[in-house]
This record gives sequence, structure tokens and C-alpha cells, in this order.
Amino acid sequence: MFQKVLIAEDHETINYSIQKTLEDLGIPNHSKNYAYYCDDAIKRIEKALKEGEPYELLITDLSFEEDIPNQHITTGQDLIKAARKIQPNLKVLVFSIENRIKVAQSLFKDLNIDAYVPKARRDAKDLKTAIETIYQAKKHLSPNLKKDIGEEKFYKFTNFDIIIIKLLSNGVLQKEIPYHLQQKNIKPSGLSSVEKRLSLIKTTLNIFSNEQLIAYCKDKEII
Amino acid sequence: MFQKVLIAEDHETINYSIQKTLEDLGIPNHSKNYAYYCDDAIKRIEKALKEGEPYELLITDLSFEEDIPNQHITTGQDLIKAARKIQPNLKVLVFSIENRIKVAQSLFKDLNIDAYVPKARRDAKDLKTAIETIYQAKKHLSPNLKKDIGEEKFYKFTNFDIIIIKLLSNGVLQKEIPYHLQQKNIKPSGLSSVEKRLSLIKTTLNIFSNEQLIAYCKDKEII
DNA sequence: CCTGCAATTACGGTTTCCCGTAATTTACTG
DNA sequence: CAGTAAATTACGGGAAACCGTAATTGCAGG
Repeated sequence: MFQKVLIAEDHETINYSIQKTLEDLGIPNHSKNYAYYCDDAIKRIEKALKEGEPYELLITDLSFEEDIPNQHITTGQDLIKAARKIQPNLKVLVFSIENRIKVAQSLFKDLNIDAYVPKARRDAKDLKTAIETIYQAKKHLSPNLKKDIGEEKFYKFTNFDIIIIKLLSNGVLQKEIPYHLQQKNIKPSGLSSVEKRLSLIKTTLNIFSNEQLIAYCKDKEII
Repeated sequence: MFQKVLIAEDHETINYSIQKTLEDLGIPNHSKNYAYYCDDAIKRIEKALKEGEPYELLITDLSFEEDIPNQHITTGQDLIKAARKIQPNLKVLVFSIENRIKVAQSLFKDLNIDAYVPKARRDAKDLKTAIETIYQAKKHLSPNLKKDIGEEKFYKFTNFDIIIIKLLSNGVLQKEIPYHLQQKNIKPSGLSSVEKRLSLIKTTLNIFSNEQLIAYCKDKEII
């Protein structure tokens, strides 16, 4: 198991509960392995690296309260970037209240994080398995998000898609959509094109009705 | 009756027909009282104000074709804001193809417009009475929208409502809902009951489709 | 100018939805 | 137990959505 883990989390109680989880996993807690500010966290990573005892894992939140001015790094995203810059092999686990799939997705894609665990009711257990999974050099996704991320990979919504879905969500009947598209000088405006597009989206995403599609798009903040 | 009225409308034919309506109402048309672009409209308002003969009423569309680049103001909403900034007492009548109640509602609420007339079959008459009503310093709403705007209609969603809406948002077809309700031993389970309920909700909230209903419920966090 | 390919649109049959009306069941009262 | 009112369900016709196929259009290469 990991020997050196750094926690970046500004809420003291959460910070403490993560420490507790680490203890349960048999990760030693002899030195101060936590930070309440990103700037403090990056300093510790830097120092540990220089001393030849680098951190193996960073557990960080995404949003930090800016209650002290003149902090250089104020978000988890920036902390991850800065940390990877000085120590590329550092594993990163994001532990955040943010439960929107798009945010988690971009973290994996853009920052190549190793695990994402949303703060939730049963998150301690989730956290443990995440850390164990990372230790095996694998990626980890909270189960409830996992299936969503898989789905989303398959379909990229175009502007055209979003326009017609927005029209639907505003109560425009499908057969009236061509008229609205013409008003906006949007290129494919035939009813068949609209139907084809909606049909493609739905079969791709395993969605069975327009109603479910609207719900999906609202959840994913596509509209 | 008003003596100076400005029309902002990019469709020439509609612009002309509004002028016709004004003539019918005995509003003089000796100067050029119309504009095809928002920027032009605001200039005229400004000029008239400086010359000590300000416009009393602005009749404007909401959407303008952006066929000429580098326009500062491109929507009716922005035109109204700009106009009110330099001449707060200017009356405003919105005349638009937009027939969704929410849009009209937000115009009254956010921009404090004086009348809203949707472009429709019998809109000339509607326009006349609207102008006459404004002249008496009252607000005007097109009759078909009036009843809707009233006070924010609150619909209390019952558990039954929420169950069927959730089923819909999960991709269950309407005709399959009775089966699911029976599975859960929920009392009214007939298809007709489901249809009646959905119909009641939609007419009460002025919602036109199931898609819009789902969007509404997601926004209001009902589901 | 022709040709082939892809995109778009038109069309027709089937399913589902919508909505009014009628029949049935349920619940309550005397 | 009968009677009645309300709730629920059944039914049917018309509108909209769905979906496969065919016709049309647009466009690049020859």
C-alpha cells in the first residue's frame, strides 16, 4: 500500500475523515500529510520531492474557499496541474461534492487523474476501494458515475442536435421544428432530417423516448 | 392618442402593416417613424429626445436578422434596455412571433414592458387595442396569453404525478405506464387516468408537450 | 457537362399519443 | 341494500411521432 499520501481539502472535518480512512488502509500518518490550502499542498509536494521522499498519491478537493487573500492556486484543477508539472508520476484522486458527469469526465481527459469519488452518503467505502484500485495502477470511477461516462463517450452532441432538443424542451412539436429551423436559416430543416437525428441520438445512447432524452440532456447539462 | 411612435421591425412588410395600423388609429406619420435595425432605432430615440420631441411609444420585434455586421444591438430585449436607459418613460409594445408564455412573462417582469402582442392571424386588431390600452397607461396582454400570465400558477404535484413523470423520464412509453403502476400496486393505474393527469398538468402549467414537461420538472427539481 | 456519392427531403404505413365520451367501478349516504 | 355521485376505466377517432424506403438535391472529380 501507499506510504506517503497528501490530502488537500479545506474542510477540516472532511480532511480529518480522509485521514481516518487512510489509517484504516494501513497508510502511515506519522508526518503532517494534509493541507488546507493549495499553495501549502504544492509546497509540501515540492519539499518531499527534494528530500527524496516524494508523495505517491494526492487526494484533493476541487473547490477551495478563498478566505485568505493572495493564494496562487485556488482550485483543485490548478493544484493538479502544478503538481504534475513538478512530479509527473504523482497519482491523483479527486474527492469532490461535484457530481456532474461532465466535470469528472474532463478531469480524466484533460488532467489524466486516476480516480474520481464524489462526496456522497457512502463515500468512505468508495474512497477505500478507489485508493486500493489506484495502488494497482488502475483508474477508478465511483460506480454510480461509471456507466454514465461509458455512455457519453459514444455520442457527441452537435449544435444542430442541441437546437432541436432545446426546441422540443420548449414545447415545440416535432412537426413544427422545420419551420423554426427555417426562421433561423439553419441548413438541414426537413422534418425527416430532424427525425433521423433524434433517432440516431436515441439509439446511440439507448434512450427510448423524447422524454427520456430531455431528462438525459438536463442531467448532463447539455441544455 | 400618441403623436410620436417608433417602429423597430426588420421585416419590411410587417413594418409597413404596423404603420398602417398606426394611421388607422390617427397617429400621424409625417416623419420617418420606423427602423429596420436596432442601432438605427436607438439613434432615432436619442435624436428625438435631444430635439425635445421624444417618442412616446416604441413598437419592437424581439429577433432581428443579423444581415449587416457590426451592429451593437441585435435583439429587441437589448433595444428596450438601451431605450429605457436614455428615456425611462418610453412606453414599449413588443410585437413578436414568439408565442411562448414564459418569454412574454419575463418581458413584463424584467423589462417592464407595457404590452405584448404575438404575431398571429388576427393580430392587427390585437395591436390596435393594445396601443389604445397603453395610451390609458395600462398594461396589455394579448387575450389568448392573458389568462396564462395571471399570477404564477402553482401546480402542486402529487406523488402520483411524480411517479408517472419519472417513468416517462426513464423512457417508459405512456401506454406501458399502467403495467408499471400495477407492479407497484398504485391505485389508479388505467391508461386513461394517466392521460387525464398528464393533460391536467400540462394545461394548468401551459405546457405543450411531454418533452417540455420533463424539462420543466428537471428545472424545478421536481424529478 | 456528366457522373457518382452523400446529404437532404418526401412519402406511406404503423404505432403511439391525445382527447372527448361513454361505460364501469367505487365509495358514500340514507 | 338501494341510490347516487365521484372516480376510474374503456373505447374510438383524429393528430403526431416513428421508421423504412424512395426520390431529390448538392457537390466534387472526371
